[in-house]
Amino acid sequence: MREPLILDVAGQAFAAAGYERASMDRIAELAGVSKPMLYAYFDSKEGLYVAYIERTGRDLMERLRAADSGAPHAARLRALICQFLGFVEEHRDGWTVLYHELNAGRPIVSVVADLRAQIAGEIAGMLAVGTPSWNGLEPPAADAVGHAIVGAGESLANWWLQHPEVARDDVTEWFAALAQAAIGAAERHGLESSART
Amino acid sequence: MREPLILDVAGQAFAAAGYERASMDRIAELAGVSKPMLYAYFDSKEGLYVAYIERTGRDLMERLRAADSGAPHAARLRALICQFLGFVEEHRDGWTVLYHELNAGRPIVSVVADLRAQIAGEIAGMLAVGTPSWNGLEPPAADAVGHAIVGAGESLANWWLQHPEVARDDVTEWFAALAQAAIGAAERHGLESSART
Amino acid sequence: MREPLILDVAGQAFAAAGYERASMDRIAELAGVSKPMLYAYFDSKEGLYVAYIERTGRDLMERLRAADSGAPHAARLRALICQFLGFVEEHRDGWTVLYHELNAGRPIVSVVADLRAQIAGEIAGMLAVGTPSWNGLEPPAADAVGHAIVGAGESLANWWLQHPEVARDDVTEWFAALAQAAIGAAERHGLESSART
Amino acid sequence: MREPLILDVAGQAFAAAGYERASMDRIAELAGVSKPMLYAYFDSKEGLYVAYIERTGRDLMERLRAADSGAPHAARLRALICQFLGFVEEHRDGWTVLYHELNAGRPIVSVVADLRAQIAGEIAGMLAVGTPSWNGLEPPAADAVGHAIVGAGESLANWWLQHPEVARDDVTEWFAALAQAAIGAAERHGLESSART
DNA sequence: TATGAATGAGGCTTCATTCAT
DNA sequence: TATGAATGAAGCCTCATTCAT
Repeated sequence: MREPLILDVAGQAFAAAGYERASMDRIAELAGVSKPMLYAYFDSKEGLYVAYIERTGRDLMERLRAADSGAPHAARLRALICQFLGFVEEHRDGWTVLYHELNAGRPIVSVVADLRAQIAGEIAGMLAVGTPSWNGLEPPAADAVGHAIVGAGESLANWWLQHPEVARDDVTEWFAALAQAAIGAAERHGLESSART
Repeated sequence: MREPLILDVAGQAFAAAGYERASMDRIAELAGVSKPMLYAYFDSKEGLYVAYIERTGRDLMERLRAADSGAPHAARLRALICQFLGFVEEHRDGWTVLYHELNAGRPIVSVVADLRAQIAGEIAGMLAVGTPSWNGLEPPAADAVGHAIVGAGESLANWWLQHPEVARDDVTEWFAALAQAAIGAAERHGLESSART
Repeated sequence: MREPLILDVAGQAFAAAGYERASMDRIAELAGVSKPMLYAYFDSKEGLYVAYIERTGRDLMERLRAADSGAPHAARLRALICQFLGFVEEHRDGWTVLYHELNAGRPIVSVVADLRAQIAGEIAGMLAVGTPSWNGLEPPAADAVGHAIVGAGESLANWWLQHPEVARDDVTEWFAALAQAAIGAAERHGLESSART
Repeated sequence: MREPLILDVAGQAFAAAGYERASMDRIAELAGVSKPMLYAYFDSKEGLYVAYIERTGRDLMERLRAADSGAPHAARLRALICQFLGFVEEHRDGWTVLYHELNAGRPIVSVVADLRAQIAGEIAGMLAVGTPSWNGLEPPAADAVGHAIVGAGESLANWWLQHPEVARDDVTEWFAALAQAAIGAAERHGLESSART
């Protein structure tokens, strides 16, 4: 139907102006649809936003899951990062909106509120595969490191969006090295921390 | 006079609801002031917001500068992180608003628009003090790593805000270790990258 | 649609209270329309005002043009004056608003800013038809006399509005005689002035 | 005291922006007085306006009265017009405000509401002195002609304000000739009108 | 189904006016 | 007396949302 088209246009609007400043009038106009149609399909502005966030989140997850099959340690990490960056590159609007929703502090889409934590956990878990002593870290520390790494990745992605001349592979490399080093440091610290306690 | 009070209240509103949803009516009410006072002091909603951002930014910078005096390598890094976390802890609203302004992509306060990049640069520079071969990194990589580290710090700070039971010193430790490790990794990668080229 | 109705009501408001004191709230209420409709149709208060002035000006011009066809000298002058007075009588509000816009010195409708001068010129030109030696007048004098006559006509019209018992034909007569006499006097003076120079 | 100064400044503001748009804040600032002083002296914005109009009207009347002493027919008419134009020239602000107040239709200063009619009557009467058969005109006609002449004078004065290169004596001449001719025409018409009736 | 037309509610801003000193 | 500081009331405008066709 026209749903995907509307969602695309809505994404442009949300990415360009933010949720509050994006206007239903403009979205309807850009989508070539009448406003009542928007409401027929999505119930409300929030409904439209939620639908967009959910579709975008689904796209991201699918992509990550697809890269998660193979197993060879560090290569898998690189694949994940590469897929993430690929998503960011191909869905600039989607990434922009998703990023702001995840970091706004005032989640509009309650369902996706803890998506970030989940991703942090997953990523942390993924990384842990290749680092045997990960479990030595106490839970809060692991959680914290996961969030830090996710934050670093988001920030790096945003930086990359403004430096298109840099190759995706380079960014992938950098981030992989960074993440691995962070893990290592966290482990060492975690052990020390345990030792101290 | 009442300016600081008004700014405090405005900070609460901006932090809780975001710039767009915060209403001058409500801010005036919460501050126990009439709306015209808001305009007498700050000219406009944007003026109020800018004033708040500026005051908050000043507070943060002062704090960081105060910690920047001592010299012994790693200790200085820890001091900076500790001050940053202290600021976040004591100015939750301020940090929230500042963080969103810096990361929203649609800066309202144009003056602060590149503040984040500046901080990224400074922090990268600071970290470089204790890591002699930093200069081996090519500019874009250094820039990217700076942003990644800042993003990690922001993310970690936000995580910490929701885990008050964790001691500030612990978070400081973790982040310091993480940052140092990231620097190290970046250097190694930078050298490889140079070698490859 | 409802545009003409809204314009009528707006005209009443502008005529009764002046541009500044007329409120969009009240106009909407009197027109039986919601405020957003006003803005949908006319964009802004100024837009509404401009639309009203333009419609009114168009009405006046059409009426004058319609009377401008016939040729027999003095009769044509009378016809014009008569049409002008007819317009004033039938569009009291319109005339009131137009008059103030033309004479307020701070024109809101920039397009109509020099309309009065234009009318002054036209009327002077029209009157000149029956008075062969008009060209003896030097430009500034002609201009001045044109303005004076227009002012006399406006003033007379306003006086008439408050004396409805006087027949339109009488006022037409008076003003025609007055105008013709003024022209004659201007010519004589113009000649003298030339002579003197 | 400071009253005259305040009135001067208020006059500038009223002339430049009109009654509604002139702000007490600005008037106080320009006058170098605090706002409460304005209210102490004049009670309200309207009070200030009324005071200014009254002072200005008084100035005009005094000037006209001073020129009204001598008697030699047409010369006296010229003297009056000359004084009027002198007033307009020397009190541009005052004249501007007075003119708008007299012609706004919504008199703010009720006392001065009929001042114009009074002037119209006076002028008509003055002109009648040198024109014996004036009384042949029926009252409404005389009234009308008076208003028309006053309107012509006002309009001419405003025109002159924008053409400072024209000498006051010339404008005086023109207007005197015009007025006299108008009187003559009115008489002839009045007689005919009577004859017809 | 699809939409042109309409609106309730609320936002930002400004002004004449007055306390309290 | 003179004023800095304060405000009630109102204005313009816009938006998400819904009738009525």
